[in-house]
Amino acid sequence: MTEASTSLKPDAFKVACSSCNLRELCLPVGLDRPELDRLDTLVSTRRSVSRGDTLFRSGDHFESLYAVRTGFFKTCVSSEDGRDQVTGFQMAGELLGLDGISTDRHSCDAVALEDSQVCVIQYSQLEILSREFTHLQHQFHKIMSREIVRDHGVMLLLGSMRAEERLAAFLLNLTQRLQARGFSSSSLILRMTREEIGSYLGLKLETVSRTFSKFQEDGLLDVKQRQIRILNQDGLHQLVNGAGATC
Amino acid sequence: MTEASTSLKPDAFKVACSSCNLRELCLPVGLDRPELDRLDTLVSTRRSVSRGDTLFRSGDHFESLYAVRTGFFKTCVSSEDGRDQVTGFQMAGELLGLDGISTDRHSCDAVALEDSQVCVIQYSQLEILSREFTHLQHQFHKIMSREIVRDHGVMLLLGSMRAEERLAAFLLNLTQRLQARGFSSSSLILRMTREEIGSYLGLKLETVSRTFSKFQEDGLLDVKQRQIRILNQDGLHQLVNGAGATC
DNA sequence: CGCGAGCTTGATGCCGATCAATGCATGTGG
DNA sequence: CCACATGCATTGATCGGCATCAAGCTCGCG
Repeated sequence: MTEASTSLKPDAFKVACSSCNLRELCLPVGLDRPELDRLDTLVSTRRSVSRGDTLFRSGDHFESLYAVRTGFFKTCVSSEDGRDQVTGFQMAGELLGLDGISTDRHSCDAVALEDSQVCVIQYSQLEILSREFTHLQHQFHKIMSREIVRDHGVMLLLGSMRAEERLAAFLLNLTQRLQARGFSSSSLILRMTREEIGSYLGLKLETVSRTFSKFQEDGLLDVKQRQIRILNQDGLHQLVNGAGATC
Repeated sequence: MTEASTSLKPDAFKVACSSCNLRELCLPVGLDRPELDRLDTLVSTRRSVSRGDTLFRSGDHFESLYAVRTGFFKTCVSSEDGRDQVTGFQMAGELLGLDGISTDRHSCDAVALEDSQVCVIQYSQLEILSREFTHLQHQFHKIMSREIVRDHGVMLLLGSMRAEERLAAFLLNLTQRLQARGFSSSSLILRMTREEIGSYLGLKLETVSRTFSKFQEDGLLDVKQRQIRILNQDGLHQLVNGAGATC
């Protein structure tokens, strides 16, 4: 009932890392031909997740990692008393589920923000294969380490930035990742609500909305609901970094 | 000059994971005898770091991980405009340096808060050995995953808790980790300043100080500078979790 | 067309930042 | 041994940014 519309059965058709156009962003970075062929045996199924459905939930048994193939996700943790916090947004080529390794259970929820597809990576198989291929082992470690570094950046944001700085940093991070995937660096459509942005940034949705409006007044952005056009990228950068540096 | 009192040369004497009393908390968890013996060849040197000195700094070339053997560390990241943020406090048995794997350079500073010793773990060797021993490989992955989960917890704290809740959560986390190392769960000496606590919790030092005073008034703590005695642990727990749960 | 989810905008209040002064412990040199 | 400096902690007064409460507004959809 709770996962009524989630496709729990893997999709029938096969996919191959070796022919995937995300392979330069995803787990296979740096692998050579024979390694790629072996990886194909590991990443053999996809799973579709409809908008609003969960890929996994906190407490679920951990078995697989998931590479986003198409679509967009959020991950969120929640405390016992019901508070919850969006910990990240994931787009194509990014990995979901690393939190589960530590206790064999997931510690956060992963929710699709639009109809999405993920590649299912059996963790036990990944362990085996990464003992065989040093490149794969190293790449996997790098991905985990990168997640740690990213988290530290978010802590910096949450611990020491003001509302405008947080939103500017968020937008710049999003556009940078979109650009790496071949999208425009100046125009984007937000897949998440103001409330989800607020949760990620440690702000209330009203503050997010007001800050968008302020950016528009200041000529930094053009905001039409979830359609954002960046008019002055340098201006955003200065908000994040140059807050007091120009003195 | 900047690291005048740091011992850059590894200490001469050898150490062995197999005979270390931290082995149930550290990297060797779950390894059997022969595996432990091999690990001893990998973790062969210690390094001493005096109070106030850095073990590594942001930008340093990454080569090794460090397991805290004795002492206490903080890690902090800083942004271009000079803002900085304490991202964690590490005590005996905990690993430092995981951030460096992602780019081959460290992305944070690790500073000793008291005279400390660390075991030096050559990362390249760890990769080799963890291809051979599945337990070691798995344990290492668990440690990285645990760091990610911990970071998500800090994000929840920074994003959605109020000052009293943050400090209560911080104290409970500290005592829990100290207890796992055989120390009292009700009495502790803080190794860090109010300012460092504040940075970690996203608060100013005055707020940290005031909140300590408030806890004392409320009979939750006995505070004498850095000496803390917890008088009502349940009370602290209720602050963190039960904020609104009793309605 | 009307409903509802999500977004915007305004008015008000509070929590924690900021500014400032004092207190307390440790250490150093006269 | 005391005078003084220094680093850290405490406490008070005031201020400001963001939360909160409360209306409307927009847009997609049955």
